[in-house]
Amino acid sequence: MALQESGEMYLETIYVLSQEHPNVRAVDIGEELGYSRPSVSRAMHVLKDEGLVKTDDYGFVKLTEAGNVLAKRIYERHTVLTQVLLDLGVEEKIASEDACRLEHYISDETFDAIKAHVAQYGSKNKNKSRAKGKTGAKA
Amino acid sequence: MALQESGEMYLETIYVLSQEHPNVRAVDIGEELGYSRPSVSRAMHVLKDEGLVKTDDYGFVKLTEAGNVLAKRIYERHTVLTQVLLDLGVEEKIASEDACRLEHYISDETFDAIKAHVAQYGSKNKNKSRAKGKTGAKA
DNA sequence: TATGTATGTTAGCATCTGCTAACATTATTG
DNA sequence: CAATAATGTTAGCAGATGCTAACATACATA
Repeated sequence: MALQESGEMYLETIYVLSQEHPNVRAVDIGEELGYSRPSVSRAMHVLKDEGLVKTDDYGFVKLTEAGNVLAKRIYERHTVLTQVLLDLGVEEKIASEDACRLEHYISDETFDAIKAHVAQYGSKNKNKSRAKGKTGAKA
Repeated sequence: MALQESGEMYLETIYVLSQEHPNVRAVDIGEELGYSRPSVSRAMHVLKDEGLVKTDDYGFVKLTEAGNVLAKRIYERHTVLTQVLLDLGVEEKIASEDACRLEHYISDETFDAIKAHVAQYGSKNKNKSRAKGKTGAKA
C-alpha cells in the first residue's frame, strides 16, 4: 500500500542526507529526524521489505531506484510548497514546517496545479530556496 | 493536547450535520464518516473528556462552546482551501478531498496568509462554493 | 404488549509508530 | 590488545484509532 507520512519522511531524509554525504548511517537518519536508533532500525526494515531502501556492503543506507523516485517526488513537493508559502509571506521557519507536513497530503492533481500556477506567475525569490537545504526535520 | 486529524474530523462532521439537522445522533456521524458505531462511541467519549462535545437529555450530540469554536475554525479552513484549489483549476472532487486532509495540517500563519491572498486577488467563483455543503467526508 | 430492529456500549483485536531496556557487534583508542 | 564507545538490533510497551462480536437498551409497529 501507499506509504504513510512516517515512511515518506524517512525516504526524504535519506535522500537529503545522501546529497550531503554519500555514506548515510541509520544513526544519522535518527539524528536528523529526532528519532531513536530502534525506531530507525525498524523503519529501515519496513522500507527494505517494500523495496525502497537497501544496505550496501558496509552497512550504509541507500535508496533503491524506486525509493529514489519516491524521495525525489516528496522532496520536490517540499521545495515547491516551501517556496509558495514564502511567496505568500509566511515566515521561513513556519513555511518549511508546514511544507514538511503538507507534502504528504497533497494529491498529484493539486500539486501540479500549484506548480503550474508558480510557473505562470513566477516566484518572488527564485534563487534563494534550493541552496539552503533544510527539510524542516527536527534537527 | 492538540487534537489529531481524527478528532478534528469528528468535530467538523458534528458541526456540519448540526447545521442540516439540530438533532445529531452518533450513528449519523458514523454514517457520514464511514465509521462503525463503536468507533464513534469511543470518539465521543474522548471528545467529551476534552470538553468539546456533550450529550443533551435526549442523547443527541452537541458541540460545547469550545468545540464549536474549534469546529468552525476547521470548517472555515475546509471551505477556504477548497475554494483556493478550485481557483487553481483542481477538479471539484479532488479539491474537496485535498482540503479535507490539508485543513488539519496547516498552521494559523499559513492559513492567514492564504486568506489574505484570496482577499487581495479574489476568487474566480465567489458564489458557488458555500452553498454546496460537502465536507469531503466519505458518505 | 410483544417482538424485531435500530442504536449505543463494552471488550478485545489489529496496525502504525514512537519509546526504553538490554544485548550484540563494531570501531576507537589508550 | 584490552577497554570503552558507538552503532545496530531485538523485545516489548504505549497510545491513537480503526475494526468485529456481543450485549443492552430503546423504539416502533404488528
